Amino acid sequence: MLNHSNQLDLMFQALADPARRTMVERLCRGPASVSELAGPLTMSLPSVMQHLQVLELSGLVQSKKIGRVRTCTIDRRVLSQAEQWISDRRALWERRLDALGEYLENSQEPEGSKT
Amino acid sequence: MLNHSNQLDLMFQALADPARRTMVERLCRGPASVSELAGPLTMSLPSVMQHLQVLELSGLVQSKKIGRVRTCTIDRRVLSQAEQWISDRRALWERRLDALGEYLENSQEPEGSKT
DNA sequence: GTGATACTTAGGTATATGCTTAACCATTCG
DNA sequence: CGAATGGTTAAGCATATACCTAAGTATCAC
Repeated sequence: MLNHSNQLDLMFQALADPARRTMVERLCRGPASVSELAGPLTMSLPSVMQHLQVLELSGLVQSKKIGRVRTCTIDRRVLSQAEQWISDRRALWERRLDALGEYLENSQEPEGSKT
Repeated sequence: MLNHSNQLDLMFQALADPARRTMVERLCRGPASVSELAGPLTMSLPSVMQHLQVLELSGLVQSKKIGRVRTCTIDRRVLSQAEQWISDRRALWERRLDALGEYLENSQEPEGSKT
């Protein structure tokens, strides 16, 4: 991947890491500071910061610094986009697969749907 | 990421690349050969093969070689897992956000939910 | 069997990612 | 003010990813 063209790229990339998913799961239960996010993770604070940046770049997470403390929250709208993309595709190929009747299992002719 | 622990990692990782999403979108419209998948992509065939391997490792795509032609299909069950993960989290924080009433906008106390 | 087709493997390079430690900055407490 | 707390920046390293070209293998069509 040379550059991340769109938000879908950034979001799926963000969700592809277990540490970041742990952070997301934590944030689903309410806002948290950077230290709180770092708590369950076995890595240094700077690493957590980097993951946080990835999450923020993807739009999944927002944060705001008040005094010494940076409080992070999640933005459900962005995740909905990912859900929507998946949902769209799934609907599409479920219809298709239904029509084909488990193509790989039974057949060798790619034109099966046309008959 | 040192190793991809679980399937969720592999799947989100697989979906994080635009070329691979293009391949997935194509496969949603029915089975395709490697060459057909490569068609719309501006890259060499070996690169397409690598992307295909990533997709297969994630479980999203299956393929079967018949004669000279490898025919690829998609497995909706795996994508459903991703959808489920997102759906679960979204539901969770939507309830939460609703209760908090846009935390960041109005408040500075992380214990807001306890009052 | 010769050549074309469809993929596959090998090898190599460039960039991205994930992590670390050390040092730094800003806010709060005494 | 000076120390503690919470976060941030900088620099560097190891591995992973994404891409390529060149050369190979296995059908299939003569």
